[in-house]
Amino acid sequence: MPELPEIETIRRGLEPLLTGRTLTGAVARVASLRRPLAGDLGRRLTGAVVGAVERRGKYLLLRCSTGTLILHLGMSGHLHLVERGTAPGRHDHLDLLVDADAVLRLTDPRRFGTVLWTGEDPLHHPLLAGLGPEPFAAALSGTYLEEKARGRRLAVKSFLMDQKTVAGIGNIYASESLFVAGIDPRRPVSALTLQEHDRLCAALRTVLAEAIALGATTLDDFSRPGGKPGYFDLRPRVYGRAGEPCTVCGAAILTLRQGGRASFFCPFCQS
DNA sequence: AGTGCGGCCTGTCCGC
DNA sequence: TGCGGACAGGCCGCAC
Repeated sequence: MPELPEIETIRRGLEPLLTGRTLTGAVARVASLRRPLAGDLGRRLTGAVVGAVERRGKYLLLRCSTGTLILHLGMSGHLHLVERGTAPGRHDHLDLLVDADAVLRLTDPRRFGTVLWTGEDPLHHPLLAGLGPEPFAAALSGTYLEEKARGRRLAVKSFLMDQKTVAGIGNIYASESLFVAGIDPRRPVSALTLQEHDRLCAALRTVLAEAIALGATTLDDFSRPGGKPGYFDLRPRVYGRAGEPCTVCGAAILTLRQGGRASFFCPFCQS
């Protein structure tokens, strides 16, 4: 569910709450989420002091003195820092104990999340090693996209959602970026010109930066029970707006399915 | 190798 | 009001 801007917002919210604190155990209420939870997770992370809260694509990384906790929130995951002793709800599957008084609680109704502990460099973990560049890194450019697209026939929308292309883009921001760039989501990606790849690169940064700025307004919700920090009230240009008027030309927004996912676009502003 | 699809889970919404 | 089915902002593993 959450894409890069939501994860970045969560990262910014957690950073001041967790940095310098010590993990003191874990309480798992299910055996697995998307993949099995390590049975000895609590033992392995006990005593780890949180040094930094980082993000790579849609993954959160709690860099600690003795290793790194890798978290992925899947489609429905939430994190809250609550007081020790707060009664868990139905979908509160994992508690990470923080010092003697707090709990970092993972709520995830669909259980598509992932939680791993590694003593190695997390960026070399198989799940993260193949990720494409961060959208705001200099490594991402129109030239990079053009090279990555060379010889490939898949639709540009699916190309954008592939985490090996760019890290962190999901279904919403793929549609939104293509609208801002004026590119039809059905185009075979190798057919885009360098100029179009440049526009796409700029559009990705525009929509992500907007969403991150919007997310900053939700940071106060972070430790409020029931609050949903990082899940903010987006005003999409096209996503979810099938049949509604295009904000630029007024034509009806169209929807179609690509790779099993809904795409939204304006048939006149995107070509 | 690149591509598309099914499956994982539960909640919600829509049409009948 | 109840029910079935489709769908949901993700990702992996598999078959072609």
